Amino acid sequence: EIIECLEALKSSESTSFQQVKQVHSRIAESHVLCRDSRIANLLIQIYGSLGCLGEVYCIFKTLHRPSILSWNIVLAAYAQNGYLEETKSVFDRMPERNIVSFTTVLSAFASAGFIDSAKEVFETMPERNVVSWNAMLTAFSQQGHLEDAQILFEKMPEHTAVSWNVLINAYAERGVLERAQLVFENVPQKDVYCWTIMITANAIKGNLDSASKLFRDMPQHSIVTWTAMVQAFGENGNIQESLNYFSKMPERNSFAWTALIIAHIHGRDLDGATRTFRNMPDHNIVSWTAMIHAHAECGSIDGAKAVYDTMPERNVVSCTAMLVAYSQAGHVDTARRVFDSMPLYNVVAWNAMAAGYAFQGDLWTARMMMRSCPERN
RNA sequence: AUCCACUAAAAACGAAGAG
Repeated sequence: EIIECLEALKSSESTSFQQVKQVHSRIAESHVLCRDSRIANLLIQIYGSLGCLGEVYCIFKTLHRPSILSWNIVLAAYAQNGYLEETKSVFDRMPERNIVSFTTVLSAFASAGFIDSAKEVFETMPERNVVSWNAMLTAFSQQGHLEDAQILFEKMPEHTAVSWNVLINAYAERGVLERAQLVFENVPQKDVYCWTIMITANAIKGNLDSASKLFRDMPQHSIVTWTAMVQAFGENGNIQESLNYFSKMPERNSFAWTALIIAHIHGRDLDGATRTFRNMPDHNIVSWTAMIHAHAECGSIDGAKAVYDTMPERNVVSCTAMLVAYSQAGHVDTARRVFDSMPLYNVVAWNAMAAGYAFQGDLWTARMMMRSCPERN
């Protein structure tokens, strides 16, 4: 019963920390945790996917002689949350490693942008399977190394649906639609991912007719496919069609609702965006931030501020949205106050603040901001 | 060998389009 409950939490994408914590404490009371490694593994994995690495560590350290499976789950928890140093140190401390451990580290290097290290792991790992090849393929594709990706793809001993999808997506993301299309036509067994990638590829280029045709031709739709259509028409300002797809969705999640909010923003429909926001069953930080943007885009700086003050939590993105709202309304000093109050910075935040000064003609301060930014892209 | 690793959808800056 406990395992079923945990499996459900794991597969749901709207699992909250509170829910997990609740189940966790129930389990802790019954003392099964230290005896059943499957339960511990599941808990670690769920906490990992929520980014709660403190809990991950706490549970892991209670295990006596953790299996390689448990080690791998912890490794993935750090890797998938972007903690490269911790990933490396867990990897070094592992009593034994298998192909999954190596592939996890490979992906960690790749997402941190260290393509050479990723390549080194790939070349030196004791054995490789199709997942490791796919991970390496993804690494090249994320860095935009399309030639390397293509060569690797041709060298692979076998292809899975993922291999084809990664390659298509690599071309699609770089705007090489013709190549993407060409590869797409050669895919032996197209899965939902594959079709959805092509829909998005066409939508980016504004080929909404092709996107619609793909949608009609594909055998199955997932919630992601539907959301891609909502987004495709929304991005191009067609609220009607966007709404049309949204209304026909068999189920909706926060991604779909937020995509619809954004559609209204592109159509300059603040009331529509607000209505959509009110109708959604739950709000998260992304939908709240979208509403800051909605008010800002429609010229309602007070509305943006009201949203900003009301939202239950904020992050770099939402603070930056508020900052930009002020700076576009001509209130650079207020924007600066938001900037100074931010708990965390990234390149976008620095860039946005610099741009705010630049647009006002204050190039001196803009340059100062750029110089102070610890990171460039 | 179905508890671990690889692929698709939503928020902020920039990338010609804050005249």
